[in-house]
Amino acid sequence: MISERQIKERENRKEQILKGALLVFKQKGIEKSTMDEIAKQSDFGKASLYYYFSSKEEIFIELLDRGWKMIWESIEPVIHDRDHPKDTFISSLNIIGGLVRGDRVLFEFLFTAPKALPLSDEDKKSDWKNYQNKMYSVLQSLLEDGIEKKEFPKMRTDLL
Amino acid sequence: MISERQIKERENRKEQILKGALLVFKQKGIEKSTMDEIAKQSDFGKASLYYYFSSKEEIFIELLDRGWKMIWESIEPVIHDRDHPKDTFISSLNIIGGLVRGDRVLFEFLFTAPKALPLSDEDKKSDWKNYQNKMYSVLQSLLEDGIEKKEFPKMRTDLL
DNA sequence: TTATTTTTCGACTAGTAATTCGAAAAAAAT
DNA sequence: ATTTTTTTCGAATTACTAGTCGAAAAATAA
Repeated sequence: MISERQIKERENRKEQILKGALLVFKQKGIEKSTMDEIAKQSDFGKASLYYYFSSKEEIFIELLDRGWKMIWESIEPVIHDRDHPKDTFISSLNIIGGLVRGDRVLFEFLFTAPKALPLSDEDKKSDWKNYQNKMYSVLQSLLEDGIEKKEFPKMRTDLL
Repeated sequence: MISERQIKERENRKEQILKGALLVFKQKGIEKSTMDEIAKQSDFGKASLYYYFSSKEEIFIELLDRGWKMIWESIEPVIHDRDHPKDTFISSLNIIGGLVRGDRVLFEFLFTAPKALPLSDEDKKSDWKNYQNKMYSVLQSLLEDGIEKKEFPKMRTDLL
């Protein structure tokens, strides 16, 4: 029997850990983001982290998932306007820019971690990759449409 | 007594190691770029790597130095034309784009490694940082000149 | 050929960090 | 109040990896 409230508290504790992890990342950089540090920062014993996450990797993946999902969901409503590719493209970038300004650390993590982390194969299909890919391919096709319609100068679109 | 040829061979072996390191980076990501892997990939015993480089960091710094130097030298000849900031800016980007297309892995490394690696203080003044800074500041001043001369719309130039 | 120098590398060391264990405190259920 | 379940965590274990050591193979010089 697990009450509704218990579930919510568990979720809170997970978030507390995630927040701590991000804080460590900010202070020490990804290389020095050890479980010991994260534990200290989030006020748990190290072993307790493993009660909520099965591995260090899982912590980082969870951060990536939530972050990229958030990005995607905030450009999603704007991005379907195919009539004015340039405007759509620009406003997408503006939205993202706004988010970035709101929480630089998180975004540095979102853009850094995937390259720095040794991504085990299992997460090739993980949520965050999907959102990331969706975003990139939509942006690219906007560019292509925009060129088609002469709203952009001709250029290569595959360098994103 | 060391012959000219011997020096050249030594240089070749260094390059072989560097190439191996880059290959490992490509296959395993920076986190899993261990000396063991690099040794295997470049066909040396691990200990031999230390005959040519004094540490793992030195290997990566050498890659960064060579890479950024190469970038700088290829935009250098074009970049001094201050009369047409926009054209100069664009052609610089095109040159870089060409290089990137030529060796994506190298460039992913050049742009990723500095953030992912725990760079010891000694290399704060190392070659690659200089080249990188020169490049960024020239590009930025081109942007600013371009705006001055109304060749670009007014925008923030500090987001590079 | 013999001596010297250069190059190679497997095995070891040492340090760090991830993960597990086992017990116990705290909370909830009966 | 007692039992059961959930949560906590310090200490021990395991895993990994940078860097070292010493000997030996290979190349070069004498």
